Amino acid sequence: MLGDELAHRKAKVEEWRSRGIDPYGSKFVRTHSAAEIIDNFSELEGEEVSIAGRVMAFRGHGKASFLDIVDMSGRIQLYGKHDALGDEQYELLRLVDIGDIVGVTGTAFRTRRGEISVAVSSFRLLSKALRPLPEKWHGLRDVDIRYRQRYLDLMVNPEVQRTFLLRTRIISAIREFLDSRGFLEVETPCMHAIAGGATARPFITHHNALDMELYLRIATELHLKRLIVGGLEKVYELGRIFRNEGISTKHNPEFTSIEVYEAYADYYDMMDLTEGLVAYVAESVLGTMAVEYQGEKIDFTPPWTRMTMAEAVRNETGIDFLSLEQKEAVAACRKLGLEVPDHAGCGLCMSEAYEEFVESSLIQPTIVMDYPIDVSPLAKKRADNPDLTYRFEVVCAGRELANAFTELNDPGDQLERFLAQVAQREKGDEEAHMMDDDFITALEYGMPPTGGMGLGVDRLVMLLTDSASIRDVILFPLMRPKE
RNA sequence: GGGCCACUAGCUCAGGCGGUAGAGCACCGGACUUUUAAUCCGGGUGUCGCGGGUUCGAGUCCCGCGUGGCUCACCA
Repeated sequence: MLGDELAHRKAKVEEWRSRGIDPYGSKFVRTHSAAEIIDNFSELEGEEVSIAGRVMAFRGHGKASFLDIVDMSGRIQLYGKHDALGDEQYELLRLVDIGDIVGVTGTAFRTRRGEISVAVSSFRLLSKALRPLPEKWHGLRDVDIRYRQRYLDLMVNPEVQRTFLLRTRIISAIREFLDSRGFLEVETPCMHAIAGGATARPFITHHNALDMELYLRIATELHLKRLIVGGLEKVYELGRIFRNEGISTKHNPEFTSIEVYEAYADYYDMMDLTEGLVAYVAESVLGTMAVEYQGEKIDFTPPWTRMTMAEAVRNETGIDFLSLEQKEAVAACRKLGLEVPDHAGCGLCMSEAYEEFVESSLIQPTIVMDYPIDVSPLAKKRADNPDLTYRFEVVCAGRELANAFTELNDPGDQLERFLAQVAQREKGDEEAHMMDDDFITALEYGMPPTGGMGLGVDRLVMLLTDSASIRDVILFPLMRPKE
């Protein structure tokens, strides 16, 4: 049982100490990584190298032993023999357990079987592992343990390391793309007195000294637009967002978004920007814009299909909601089996039909344009149809990837929209926007015409790493505590 | 929140119709100086998620609970 194993390994800790060796060693100077030795073997053969890593396998052969150790770059074999190490050091080598972390100095060589290895001339125990590692070829499968003890997942499942390495590269590529185009990365508060910028329920916290409730941000939008008012014409923020909502394979309570704002631009510019950003990231991280996601081929090569929501809904349901009277639209919705209130406008009816019948069927990246005003309280209304806005979403693999619009910069219109949201809120809609007088004040100073875009970074990482669940791309996803 | 499924050794898993709990790896003891899923000899290490119930007898059947997965709903 585990207790026996723990006790056995703790006894080994004492064994090391009794020999005057601290089993939790100090700094070890490495000359190479495992991959460097393997990649540069022709120059390193016969040379002395120092490497460190975790012991992943131990094959003892009496007076000689083979150990596989792993560092961040990869795996390499160690060869220790009694002749070279002497009685005492060889005895210590045989005391090493799988899972221990060792530092080794030795000579790079190739074994009879052709494997590049290090012949150990001296070694140090750098950290003693008290618990056994998961099984060596099936790895760790239990997703509960994988998420709760991610370090184990990273230790034994190489594809998990690859996913998180790609995540890091994706985030770097996003910054490269935007920085190179003159966008300024900024940091705005995570704690808000008013939670705005999205329709979502916030987490609530409390500031003791000010004795006030604060909300964790549900979006970065309203602060970034204040910066546009202030003259920072091209800004972006890459950061954590918190929404107090359900957990699913596509939702984690805290997730990462990128929001970009550009003064004097509109939603057409945001379409180009979004296509360019995603294509750049895919190309620079994966070397291709065509990926496979959960068995589907997805091609991010621009330009993406662009269609209005009205067209998309008409194609799927045969109904042209925009040509209907309000009562007809409600009736049409109900005929489709959707529940909508009596007073629902044509736009709301259309977006209900869109979400139910269209969104999940859009696999290739698709720009769905001209969202109804009812569901777009921060987007500028269309000049040719005040029921619609200059807003689009990018849908891919049947889910939202990005959301963008020509920003509403008319303070009077914005005030009316907030008032409508507040009315919704008073009817019990906890996700409707709160009134944000300070944001209205900012708009009253004049915000230039602006295009803005927000993109779910975790979802982009999912698409580019072929991950089925958002929990597979977040190092430490939220889990209910055990017990 | 609803439905379905899973939970057995450190890990990965098997356990027909209720009858003393199994394998591989890991681990423990022994042999072995170029192995690599090392090999050979010997050893099974367990609160079958938790709590009740039915039964002569429960890993197995029933009820409740917990955690997780999938899914629907909700949600950008």
